[in-house]
Amino acid sequence: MQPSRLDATFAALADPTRRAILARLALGETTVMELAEPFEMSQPAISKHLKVLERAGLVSRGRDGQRRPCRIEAKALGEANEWLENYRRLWEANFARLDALLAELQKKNNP
Amino acid sequence: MQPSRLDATFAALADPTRRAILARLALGETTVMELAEPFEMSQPAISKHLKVLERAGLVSRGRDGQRRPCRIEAKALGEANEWLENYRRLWEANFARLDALLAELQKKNNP
DNA sequence: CCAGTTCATAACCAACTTGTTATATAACTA
DNA sequence: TAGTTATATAACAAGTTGGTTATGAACTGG
Repeated sequence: MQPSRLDATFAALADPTRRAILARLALGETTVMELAEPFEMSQPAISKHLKVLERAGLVSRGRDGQRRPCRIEAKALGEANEWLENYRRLWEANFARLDALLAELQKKNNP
Repeated sequence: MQPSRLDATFAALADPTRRAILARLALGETTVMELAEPFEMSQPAISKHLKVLERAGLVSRGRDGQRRPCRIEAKALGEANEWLENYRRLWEANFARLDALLAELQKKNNP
């Protein structure tokens, strides 16, 4: 994954409206109007958020007559998730090493 | 986790310099100067990035004389990770349902 | 005490974000 | 064909971001 794609993905996830949109889309494909309904926000604002999500690869859109149905694209999310997972593992390894070090010190000080 | 905290965490992760800082910190605690060294960027710029990471709860800082050593704070990362994991699970469930639906349709069409 | 080191802060700037309203485009409906 | 619905685009304002340079504050070592 290019750094720029991770940039876009995390930036897209940083907005609560966009996370709410993803939450709605997790329940299934839907239209822009239906997505916009629960938000106290104009339709163009939602269209913009969708564009951000699309550029980040988090959603894709089809064509159904005059509708542009949106659906979640799992791949980008998976990649962000992977990045976080890697670091979580690294830190856990660090903590494990720290634990080992502390145990070692304790043994030396209280033989 | 309050939404604002997730906002700050994902926003902090959206910058490649900050992700690189986290990568360095994953190897162990270090000072601001040492962190700034590999970047073609002024020291104040790094201090600003650190402030963003700190506000997001991703790093914390100690005091060692005139140094302000930085270390990773695993909790916020874990929370972001959890958020992503939840959605991954939701989507996988969706895909499973979709798979079941497709199998069902296939059975009907080719009895 | 002085000089150097580490780090933070302030003031500034250009670029980007997030919302708005108004308008355009495209497809359906009668 | 005319009107309505779904969505996109443009132009704009206000706020935020990410960098800069200059400076200040806190500590250290001779």
